[in-house]
Amino acid sequence: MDWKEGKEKFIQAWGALGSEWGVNRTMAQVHALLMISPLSLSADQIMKELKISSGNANMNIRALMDWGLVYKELRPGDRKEYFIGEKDMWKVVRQIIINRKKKELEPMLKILDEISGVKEDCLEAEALAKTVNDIKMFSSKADSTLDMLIKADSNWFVGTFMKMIK
Amino acid sequence: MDWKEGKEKFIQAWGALGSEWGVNRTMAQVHALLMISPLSLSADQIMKELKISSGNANMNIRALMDWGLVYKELRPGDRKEYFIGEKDMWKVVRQIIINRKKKELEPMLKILDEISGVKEDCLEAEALAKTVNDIKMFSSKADSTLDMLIKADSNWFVGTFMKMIK
DNA sequence: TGTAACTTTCAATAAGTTCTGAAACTTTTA
DNA sequence: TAAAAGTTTCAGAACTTATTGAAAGTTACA
Repeated sequence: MDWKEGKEKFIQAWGALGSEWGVNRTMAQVHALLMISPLSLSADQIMKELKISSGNANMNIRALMDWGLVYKELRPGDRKEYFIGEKDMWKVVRQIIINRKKKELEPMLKILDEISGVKEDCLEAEALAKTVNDIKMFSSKADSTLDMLIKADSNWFVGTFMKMIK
Repeated sequence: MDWKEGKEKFIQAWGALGSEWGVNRTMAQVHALLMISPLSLSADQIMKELKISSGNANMNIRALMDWGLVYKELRPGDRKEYFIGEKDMWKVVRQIIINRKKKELEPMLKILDEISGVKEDCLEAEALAKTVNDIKMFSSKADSTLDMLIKADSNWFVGTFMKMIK
């Protein structure tokens, strides 16, 4: 397989994966492109490469910077802004966990807390309370596990899971 | 908070969570409803409760059965089919992991394997190969970790992570 | 300060997805 | 076996989300 074909397949696959996980397809493709670019790229180059409009490119680049997966790079003597993708896989995964956790797990726990104040005055209310409680237990466990993962470094992750598997 | 309000909030929240994770909102709501129902419900009851059409109800109930999160229950002397949701939180999470892993992680690994055969004949091809390799390493690690989680039981999960956190 | 290069915004539109409901199909019962 | 009860399918409608592109905004420099 030549480089061009591999690159296209990769961008395509990463985009598809993103859209199955609720991430905008284009955002994932821009991320894929920047991950495999040895040099930083301008918004213009990204637009052309992925055949998207300036508005779309701009919005998704900004979102990726918000997520901490892409950085701005300024080249002296050049007015254009260049963008460089985070290359360290462990950092990429960590940033994604941090962002999704904040956006989804934490609001979920908040709602569950509200619901757990329900009056248990019938069979159905009891079943609701039990389910809510089970989810709360599970997700606060998941929450603290993820916090730990976020703080840990890559070697720790690999090492610990290797031990667990043995 | 009374039972009715809690129930609605719960169904609503679970539906929103689902749609952020690429799961059809209605499917998540049907699942939520069945999780908190002490008794099994007929398709008809589900339709009325969630105010959805028979077609929609049917499609999503079937999808949930495919995922192993909902079972059919036949009541003697009744021609209707009743549906009961999996109540064990650990089993629910495990089924979700199994399904998503099969649908997404495994195809991803397959594509990455194809791409890793790329000729490394320039700087860009090398960067592509490196990224692909890093992702492969990370995801096969994740893959085996999830396999292990799937086989493990709930107590093992809680116990091991508690040890890790200490 | 004017102007050219570049970036950002946003309303309109396109694309993608989910839902409806009527018709077709299947199963049960008399 | 006919009819009643229940279930499934699917084409088009409704809804949701993403994208475009032109206009407005910003910045750097002469």
